[in-house]
Amino acid sequence: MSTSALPYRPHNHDACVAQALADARAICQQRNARLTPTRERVLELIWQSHKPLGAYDVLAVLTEDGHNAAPPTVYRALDFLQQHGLVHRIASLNAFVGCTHAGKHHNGMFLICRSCGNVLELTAPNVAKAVSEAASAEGFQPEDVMIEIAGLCPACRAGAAHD
Amino acid sequence: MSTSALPYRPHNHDACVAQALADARAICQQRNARLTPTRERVLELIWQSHKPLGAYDVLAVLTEDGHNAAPPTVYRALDFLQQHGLVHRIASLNAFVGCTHAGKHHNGMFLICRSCGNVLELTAPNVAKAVSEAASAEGFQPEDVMIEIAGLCPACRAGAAHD
DNA sequence: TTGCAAATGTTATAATGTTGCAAATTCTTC
DNA sequence: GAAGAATTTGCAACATTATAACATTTGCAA
Ligand SMILES: [Zn+2]
Ligand SMILES: [Zn+2]
Ligand SMILES: [Zn+2]
Ligand SMILES: [Zn+2]
Repeated sequence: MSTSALPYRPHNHDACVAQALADARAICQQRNARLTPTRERVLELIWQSHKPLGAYDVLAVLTEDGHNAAPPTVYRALDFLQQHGLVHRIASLNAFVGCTHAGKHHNGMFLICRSCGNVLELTAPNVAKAVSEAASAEGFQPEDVMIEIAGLCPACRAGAAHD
Repeated sequence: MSTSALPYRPHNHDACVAQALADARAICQQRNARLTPTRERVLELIWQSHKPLGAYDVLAVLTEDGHNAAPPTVYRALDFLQQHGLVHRIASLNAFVGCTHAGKHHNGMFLICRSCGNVLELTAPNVAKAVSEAASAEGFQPEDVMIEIAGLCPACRAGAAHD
């Protein structure tokens, strides 16, 4: 049994953000992709917590920043970040979350707490294997696997028990 | 190796629809839920093919029908159908598809062909088990599992090979 | 038949996401 | 360094998806 994973345990979140930004810079440099100020700022905002953030929430902060931003500004930045595997879109929430496996090619599996909103990204080889086998059995060739699981995180389960 | 599953093989689709409607009637009767004409018509439209249908597509047909319908008409019918497990919402497409396991309590796993648009709903026990184990390992209590896999169905793989 | 709950009609509005084009910036090549 | 190409951004309008709020009707039961 493992110690609980990042979003679920108290941690220095500023370090999360710093690490994510540093990784992003390294990845973009390596790929000759341009992590422009707007893109970097959007990534920073997405990482402000482990809760997914909506595009229009990002837009609101950019506007507060004094940035003259419109929806395309945000969606373009998010597209860029997604393409480079720096953020993921959570389809069931229409929102975006920082990728905790940036750089590696992967399809995440997301545990979404319906109580606190935190999202944990996992890569579960057994799940990937089972999915791949199930698809193959039907002759289906998977390209993009999206797994989003809503439920209760450990902290919120504990909290709920105290009610 | 199995014979290919329903949406992938030529079949009498009218029979699909008829069966789905018959099942729906039975399920609703058994639960004292009212499958009103609007709800039944929406279900029938959703079942018009194995491709997911958007809410506003449904709305357009209802309007053609002469039904004085507005968005809430459709969304309410879809909510009802979802609650009774008669349709599923495909989050990655903002669209709805008929459930092929109606009545049974389940979370489907969807194989979505990016070429033809057909969707196959599976229940893969191995996947469910792996997901459940991966979540448990993090102390997470899953409630709603959403698995949507985009790729190529057997027919479209074959077609693509001929290009 | 009267009263209640469920379902529907109706209008407006919120939330999310896209298109198209022009201006500015950055990169490349000479 | 300057010209030209490609990428990025600004900006306005628009498209799509979904919900809120409240009045009205319908089905059912006491
Ligand atoms: Zn990731
Ligand atoms: Zn939680
Ligand atoms: Zn069919
Ligand atoms: Zn189903």
